[in-house]
Amino acid sequence: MSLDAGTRGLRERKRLATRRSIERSALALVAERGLDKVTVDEISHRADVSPRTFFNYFASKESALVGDAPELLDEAAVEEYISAGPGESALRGLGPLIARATESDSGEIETQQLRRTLLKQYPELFARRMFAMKTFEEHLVTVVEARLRRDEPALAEDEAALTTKARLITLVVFAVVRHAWTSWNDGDNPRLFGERLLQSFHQLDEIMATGVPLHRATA
Amino acid sequence: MSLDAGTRGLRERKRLATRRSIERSALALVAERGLDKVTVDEISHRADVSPRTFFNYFASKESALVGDAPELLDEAAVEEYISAGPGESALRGLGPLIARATESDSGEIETQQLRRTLLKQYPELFARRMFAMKTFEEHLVTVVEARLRRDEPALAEDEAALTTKARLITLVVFAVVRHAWTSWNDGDNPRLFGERLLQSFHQLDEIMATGVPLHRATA
DNA sequence: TGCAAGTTTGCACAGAGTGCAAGAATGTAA
DNA sequence: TTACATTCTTGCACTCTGTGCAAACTTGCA
Repeated sequence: MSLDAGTRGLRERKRLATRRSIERSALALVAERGLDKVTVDEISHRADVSPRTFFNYFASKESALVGDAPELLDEAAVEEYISAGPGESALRGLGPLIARATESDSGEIETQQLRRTLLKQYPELFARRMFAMKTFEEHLVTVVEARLRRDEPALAEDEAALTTKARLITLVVFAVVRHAWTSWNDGDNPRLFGERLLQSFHQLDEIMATGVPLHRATA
Repeated sequence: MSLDAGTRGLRERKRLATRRSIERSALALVAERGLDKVTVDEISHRADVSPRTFFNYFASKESALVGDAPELLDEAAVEEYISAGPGESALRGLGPLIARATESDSGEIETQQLRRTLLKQYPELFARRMFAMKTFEEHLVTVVEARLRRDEPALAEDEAALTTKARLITLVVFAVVRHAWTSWNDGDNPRLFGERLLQSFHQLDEIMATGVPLHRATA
């Protein structure tokens, strides 16, 4: 509960309020006028802080718009995933895990919605967001590694091979997340992102199931 | 043959030379001193052009570093892919197609190598590069759509579903390409990128083949 | 030779982003 | 309440990025 706006001292509450205020101002202005018709000065003015303060909170105009990287995963869910056993594929198991992680999205709803619209509208922002996911991505790789170490003891002896495999799984999962995200944003179907995500995972299964080349699982 | 430096007028040759010179200067300086210890002024000076001219060629310091988006795909190879028939999966078929496309990388070898080093060193640049792939990505989606239209007439009647599927395939393929690229760059195995790419495709098959859920191809 | 079209450059300017130090607000403990 | 430490805000000066414009220069072509 690190973002609980009721707890902690006045300082912390004010800081959060300022941050939110800047975010809101930035999003609103860009929605009104377009990304490059808005200056940091204007954003700061609307948020009632000095331009210098803006840069105390955000490194750039863009980072005020894209928001933070997603929260880390739920400890318990991660444990469950790691010890699920080799019966379920390491890739598919990530579907529910991530779906659950996205339920607990922080911040104000209106802000989130505006952000989504802008991410769709400005690919540059989307790219930035992807970049912000880097840390999350790396974290996920280590989680997958842990899982594989359990499922495939033989593989675990070759550190490099283990990491390579974990990286491939992670990258593919991110591709699926990205697919689900844009599909969901394009008004496709379900209300909850988690549901759409599972759909995309299922679609991937279908795609990979056609024309499977003959080969056996090698150790 | 649009970049053939022997043909065309003096104008065109000079323009290409200047562009290359700026690229080389930028890469060399950043390699020496680090990304943010280098200014456009310095790059321009080393390349013997005015700073203003720098911006006639590149929109930013970064774009001089990351290089152009990859060439479009070979027409013939695309045709072959599209009409390969439903026997081979639309996803796997993209492996050889892209592998072939990467063989014909433009520019000087030394420049390419330096670029790779820097892309590895600076994730921001890598993100930019990914963003530059956007056009290529979109092109690929339409190619996959064409293929699916042939393979699955039933699906072709639902434009939205067709696009959704094509996008998922494309995104996953890009994930595989990214995986192959970094693996290759980390000194892993083969000399040719194309070879490494096929390895990654194969690894994906293995991953997806474990714990396959029961389901049938639905129309 | 001379004109059209394309290229380079300098100049002026707006905006992004940072270091620094003064001053305001908050936390804390007597 | 007071006094003192910590943290936050702000203004200021400065460097760097990126763009519009017009003058000067180069190349293409008849």
